[in-house]
Amino acid sequence: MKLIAGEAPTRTEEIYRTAAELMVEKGYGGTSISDIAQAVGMTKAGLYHHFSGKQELLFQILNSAIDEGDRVVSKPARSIEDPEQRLRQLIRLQIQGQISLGLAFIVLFSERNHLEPAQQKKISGRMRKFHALIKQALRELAEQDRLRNLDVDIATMHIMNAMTGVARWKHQNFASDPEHLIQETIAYTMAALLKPAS
Amino acid sequence: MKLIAGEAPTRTEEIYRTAAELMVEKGYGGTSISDIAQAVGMTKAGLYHHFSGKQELLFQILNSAIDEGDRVVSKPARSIEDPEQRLRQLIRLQIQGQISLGLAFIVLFSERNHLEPAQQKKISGRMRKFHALIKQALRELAEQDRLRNLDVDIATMHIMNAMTGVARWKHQNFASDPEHLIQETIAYTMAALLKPAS
DNA sequence: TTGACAAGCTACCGATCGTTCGGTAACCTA
DNA sequence: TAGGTTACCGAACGATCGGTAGCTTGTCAA
Repeated sequence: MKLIAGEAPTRTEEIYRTAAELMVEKGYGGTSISDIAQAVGMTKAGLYHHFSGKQELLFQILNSAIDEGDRVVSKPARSIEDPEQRLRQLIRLQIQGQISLGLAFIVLFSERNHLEPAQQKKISGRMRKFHALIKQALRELAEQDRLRNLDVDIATMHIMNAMTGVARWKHQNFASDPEHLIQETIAYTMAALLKPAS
Repeated sequence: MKLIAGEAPTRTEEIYRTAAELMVEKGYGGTSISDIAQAVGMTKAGLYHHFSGKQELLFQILNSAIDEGDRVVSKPARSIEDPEQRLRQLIRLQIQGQISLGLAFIVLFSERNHLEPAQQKKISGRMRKFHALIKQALRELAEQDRLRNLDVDIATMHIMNAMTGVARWKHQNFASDPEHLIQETIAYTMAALLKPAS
């Protein structure tokens, strides 16, 4: 249990990455420790030097995914003043993160129910901050009378859903040009949210 | 293996329903036959009177979900002439079906990779028809110059994604008034798709 | 040169997995 | 009332599950 997450312990993070990919593909319950061991080229026993149990592994994966999300999505976006531009960048960075980095584990939030209640609360709490970032941008747009007449909570859900959905497509049928996918998703979302230009 | 699916063998369908709910909640791999048996109040052995294996159970669930989708969503919507109204009704019926009926298993399409390739193809083929229904409506809207300048395939994905997303929310934090949720989702989607009224 | 330690390994544990077996009570039909 | 079918049960199967104990390395500081 490391307290200082300053530099990157490469092997451990590689295990997280690989485990996350497997779990996105086959689910938490459908991914065995043996599967993970085989995928990283180790034995089961060897893996247990990097984490203390399967449940804790999921917890670590979720946490480091949120860490990375904070670093490459939330933090850069937060400094943008205009709420519309902030939202556009938020979507762009989130999708890019899921494609280029292994940030795709965001999909795994659907698996957070396999954690113990205390761990679930921590994860949900951290996620709510990301949620709040979107909701805040929507509120600012509403104040500036640039937002359509819509339910902010439901709209927030739809935005979150669109981003995680794009990650899910990647793992099945969709193989389009990433930049095109990003631009279309941003345009689609903005059209849904903003009042039409006068 | 029944060939005539005319009337409803109640108990078998109850097992499908229950199994689907468990799998939505815990994933295919995370749901054991024992779990299902306990949930329906039977022994594991007794269950095997109703299906021949876990994989085939998933296949049957997916198929009967699509059957029901055809019946209560696709077929009623298909008869609506105006593409916009058709799309609105499509979204409404789909969400209603997921809430009131156990049609929520749509979420399980993310688990179709646990099937054998031949079964996967059948399911994907049937799903493509639902997909095509949306895409067709978008194309008609484009012909009538009522659609924004957008990528029809990606937009179709986003619509599908919004509908299945609503089903996913139901199973975690969201407990809003269904009619409100439906109206907001339709409004959000239409704003994203249609050119603003002149 | 030594020794501490991280990072692996082989070998194994009890529990649970999906699945099959033989049997049985209740019902339908002739 | 005999024969067959439907719907289930208890018990067990081999395989795999998550996890552990103890041994062997490679690396590097003292």
